[in-house]
Amino acid sequence: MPELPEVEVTRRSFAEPITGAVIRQFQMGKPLRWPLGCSPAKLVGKQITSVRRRGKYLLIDLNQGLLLVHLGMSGSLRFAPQLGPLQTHDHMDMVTSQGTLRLHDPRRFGAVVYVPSEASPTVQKLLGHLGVEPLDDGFDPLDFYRALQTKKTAIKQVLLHGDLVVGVGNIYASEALFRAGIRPTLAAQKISKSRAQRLHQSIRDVLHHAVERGGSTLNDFTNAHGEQGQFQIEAMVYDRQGLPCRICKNKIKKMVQGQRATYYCSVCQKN
DNA sequence: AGGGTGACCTGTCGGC
DNA sequence: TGCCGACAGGTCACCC
Repeated sequence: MPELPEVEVTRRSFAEPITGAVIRQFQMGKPLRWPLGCSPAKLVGKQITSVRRRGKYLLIDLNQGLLLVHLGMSGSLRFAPQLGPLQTHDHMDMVTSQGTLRLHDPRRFGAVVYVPSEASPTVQKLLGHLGVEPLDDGFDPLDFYRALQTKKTAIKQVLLHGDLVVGVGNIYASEALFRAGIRPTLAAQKISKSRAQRLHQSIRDVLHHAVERGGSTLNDFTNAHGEQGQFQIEAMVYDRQGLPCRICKNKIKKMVQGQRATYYCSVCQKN
């Protein structure tokens, strides 16, 4: 469910209303990817000072320490003044003075981790290797080209890997490569400077556009108010195998790279 | 060191 | 209808 746009849409939907709130109760359900890292009781009384994002992680800053939240493959957050009884797959419930934040995550690939400070080794382990933020000014086309020159791997895999640029998941990797006219299997180091610059722009465009449209609803994405996004309506290639390309009418193809599905148009996307 | 694979967990869908 | 395998938006640990 969540790539960068979905995580950012989620962040925007609850960052303001939760800022300044004091945690009144905190409880975890079944184990997630990693343990919380402290007793839930320790979080009671702490105040939320801001909500940031790094890649696909949400960083909930507290007056002491911070919570790292990852939505994994199937996670979603809700924030509301009042939420009903816990449902199956609700695995974090944080009652605050300004509303309740709840994580719903059927597959439990997500995580909620408390760290005492951003200098903690856990932060280094989880965030230390992450590449540049694609929507920030620090994402520079020439730097991007130079970095691609060092990678022999297929460009699709490089985008997914996250050490070069963060936040591009399986949907938006296919979409960005379609927009750039680049075949997903092409070795990253074979991409020319001008094509790398076009890909750089495509990544920014596709992610920016998806954030503006409220994220993908491929299955069931909702923001923290339970509202759906509408990106999937406009997907050019993702999950469209056998359907006509929206540009050239050739059939969209599907293949597998690194055990993940890749979609592309063999006419519009070239090696 | 970089690159490839398996593992984590649950739900859904298509085929027989 | 029921069972079984394949697959789903992520990413870390481990192998070579």
